Amino acid sequence: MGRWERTHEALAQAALELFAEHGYDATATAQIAERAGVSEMTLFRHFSTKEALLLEDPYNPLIAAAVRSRPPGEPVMRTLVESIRQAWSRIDTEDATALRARLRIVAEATTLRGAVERNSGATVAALIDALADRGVAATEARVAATAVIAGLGVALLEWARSDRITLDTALDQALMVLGGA
Amino acid sequence: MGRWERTHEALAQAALELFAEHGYDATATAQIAERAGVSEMTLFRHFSTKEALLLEDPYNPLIAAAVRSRPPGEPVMRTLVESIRQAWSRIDTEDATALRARLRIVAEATTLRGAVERNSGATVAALIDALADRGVAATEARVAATAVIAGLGVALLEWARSDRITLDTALDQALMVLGGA
DNA sequence: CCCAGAAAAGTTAGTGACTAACATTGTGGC
DNA sequence: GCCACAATGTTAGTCACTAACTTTTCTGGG
Repeated sequence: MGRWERTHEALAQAALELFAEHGYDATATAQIAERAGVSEMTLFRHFSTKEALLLEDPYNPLIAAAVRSRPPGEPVMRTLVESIRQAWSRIDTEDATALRARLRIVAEATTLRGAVERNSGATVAALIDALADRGVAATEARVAATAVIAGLGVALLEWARSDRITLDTALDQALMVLGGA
Repeated sequence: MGRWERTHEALAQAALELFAEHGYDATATAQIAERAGVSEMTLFRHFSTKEALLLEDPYNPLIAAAVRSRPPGEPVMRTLVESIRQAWSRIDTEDATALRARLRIVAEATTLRGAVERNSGATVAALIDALADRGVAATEARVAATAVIAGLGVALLEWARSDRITLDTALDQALMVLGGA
């Protein structure tokens, strides 16, 4: 692990801790840099925005693969819903708790409303690509992908907040609704 | 029209002009205040954020009314899609051009990705209320409403950018996709 | 007409995210 | 060890937005 990766990790770690302790808004980027033992400027060289410190997961390209395996001629929304169901079917408990910790922070920060959607642009783009291979027009693909990802984001946030539902059932319910049931 | 409304309007007007001239990001709030003949502080007393200068339309409560008129037991996504179709069926050309002008600015500003969604929270809330009257659970309602509004937003942006499609057809296509066709 | 009192706007000083330009220090390949 | 370059530091700034406080402008009752 080179120097770059080490400070990168240190920054992400420090950010998570501080956000959990004092909340997102109440944590200054200067603090994060300090705890990571680094200057503020360096922080912004590693993460282009404060948001990125929280939301820098590479989201599953698994979904895109699943899209390509769906039967042809299927309605777009259904394709997406089923693909997500497939891709997320096996998320270990470990990842789930980590995800929950992050989403809790998002759920509590007013400033971050919409940050998830903005950040999921990469996921949407991947989905559009996969749909294009199936002959779906770009605009329709973008509409459907954005809608599904937005809906999914809401479901995940509610799951993270509630503490009463498993990730699986939360996803199932959301995908059912999005699929038109 | 009292003093408050006059400066309010002057600010919104100045913002639109400057955004159209130089783009959203390249326009400082200080400039807007100056053109409106007012201090920067006053600007923020009228509009809580820079975004609000662009996105301060009261979105149709018509949609919520339409939701309540749909047949019971209908799938949620279908209810929403049909309600929107109903509510937006008669938008005059005048409103359409104004809308287009605003959306063009949004489409060109990277910073504003997600701003529309964040701002449409009120619309989503209204839809959730209307759906609650029909016995739809809160989480499901939120998932569906967020998804539909997000998808709709994408369609509107593409329409504003393209210049080749009418608002009606853009909406039709999007709603069809969202409805599961 | 005048003069409280409130509504609207101004002033000043600051915070916090982010950027630009340039100087400095570590690190890995030869 | 040396050298190129990657990684970090420093400084000084811009811009959105806030807080505390003062001043101007309107408005209605005597």
